[in-house]
Amino acid sequence: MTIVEKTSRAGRPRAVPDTAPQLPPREQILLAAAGLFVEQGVGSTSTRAIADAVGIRQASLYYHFAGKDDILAELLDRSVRPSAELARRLEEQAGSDPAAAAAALYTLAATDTELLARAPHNIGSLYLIPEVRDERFDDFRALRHELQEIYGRLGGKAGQLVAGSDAVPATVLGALLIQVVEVVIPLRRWGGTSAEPAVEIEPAVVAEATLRTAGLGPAEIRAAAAGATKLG
Amino acid sequence: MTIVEKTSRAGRPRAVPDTAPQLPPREQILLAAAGLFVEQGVGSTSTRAIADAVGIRQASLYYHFAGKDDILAELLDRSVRPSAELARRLEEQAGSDPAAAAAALYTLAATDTELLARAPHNIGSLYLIPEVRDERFDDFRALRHELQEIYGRLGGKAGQLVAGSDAVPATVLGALLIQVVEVVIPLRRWGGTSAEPAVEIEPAVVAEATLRTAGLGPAEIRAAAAGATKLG
DNA sequence: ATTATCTATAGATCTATAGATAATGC
DNA sequence: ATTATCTATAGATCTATAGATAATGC
Repeated sequence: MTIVEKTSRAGRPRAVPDTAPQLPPREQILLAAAGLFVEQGVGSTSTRAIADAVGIRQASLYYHFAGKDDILAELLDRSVRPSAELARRLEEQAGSDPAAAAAALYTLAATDTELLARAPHNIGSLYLIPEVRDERFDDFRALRHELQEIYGRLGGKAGQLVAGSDAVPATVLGALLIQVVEVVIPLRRWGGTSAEPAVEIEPAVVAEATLRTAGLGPAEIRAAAAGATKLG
Repeated sequence: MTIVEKTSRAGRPRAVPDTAPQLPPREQILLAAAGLFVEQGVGSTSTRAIADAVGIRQASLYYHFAGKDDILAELLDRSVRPSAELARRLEEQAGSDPAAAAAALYTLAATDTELLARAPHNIGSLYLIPEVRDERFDDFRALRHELQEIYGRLGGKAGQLVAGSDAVPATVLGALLIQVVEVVIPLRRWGGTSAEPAVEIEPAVVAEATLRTAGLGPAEIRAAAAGATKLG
């Protein structure tokens, strides 16, 4: 007995046949919208453009989402939540030991780099668009703020490994470290352009840069990298 | 004899009296558009919204600009050109001496931080919006790419001051260093929110972080900071 | 019966042009 | 005469709702 792929669904069939019937319509919409939002911007992407990309009529979008903002809110949430949850776990595990904090920061930076590098359509770049200032995205911003604070606290603790490197205020340190990790976003965005070959992004390279920015020297960074592998 | 402020201009008077007659209309438009683009996004900002913010009729915009893109192109160019020109001068002055490159990188990072921090309406955040992918902004992107390459080359040369710190490929290094400097953009964007007081941005703090990211140690950074003051 | 689409469309924009008008400049 | 606005508007969207339709599920 063979398992038959279930492709047809309840509901009136699409006017244009579904080219990706294995994905639920909601996922198809999220994916298509992500691509358009990242390429052209949210404000310049019409609901019609999203629907066209999915292969449904414009009005059918409203069966799944209340509108563009609703789609954006879900995309933002999905992209930051895994990082925020990992960060919480790592901080808890690290406790107050500076060496453990350095290892945790290394792991967090490397994992986030990979998540950002692999996410469909460079979704991380949506963090940066003006539209997310709107209060409709308060939840997303709160989660991202928490992630940034954890970067800052881990960086601060790790910095205790080296003498007198507390020149950077805690609030700024978090912003600085997350900024280093997010270098993958512009690298992915511009990597594919023209003659320039796509840049290979090494999570270890980014993690090391993050610890350097936090003030650690080569010896501390080697130790953190070694400690990080044990957390995996 | 007293000098009388010249406020009235040729042309039909505005329906709503000009509140900033000392600025040419073109400048008024650029300023108003910058604020709206940064707050709401380019695609979500209509020509009517810009005109309303300026205090003119929507159609009057077209006397000064061909459309929204034309306004955006000028804003982008203005924000990156001073940095790019400074970077060229500094690189030329530094030549091939690693210590001079470190001082030049310090100066460039500190000055860019200040430019980004002072620019009206956090205009630097426009670098990051999806809209600039469009080929209409090729000129801007070329200039910014040049700036990034200079960051990379200066960072690479400065890195020769420390043993075996060439782990970061040249292409990635430029992106990484410019990314550190641009931490001012999110800090300005979110600084003013809610309870959080606006974060004070110290150019020296950002410049030091940039050199750390490039692999320099505390001693080299102190020397670079000392050398940098002489370039001013 | 429920689900996921469809068609049709009202009403609200939004962009960009045509042509008029009211200042200043010479 | 030149300049910088204005009014008016055509034509092209764009969003979101109402109601019909054609599947599957029970």
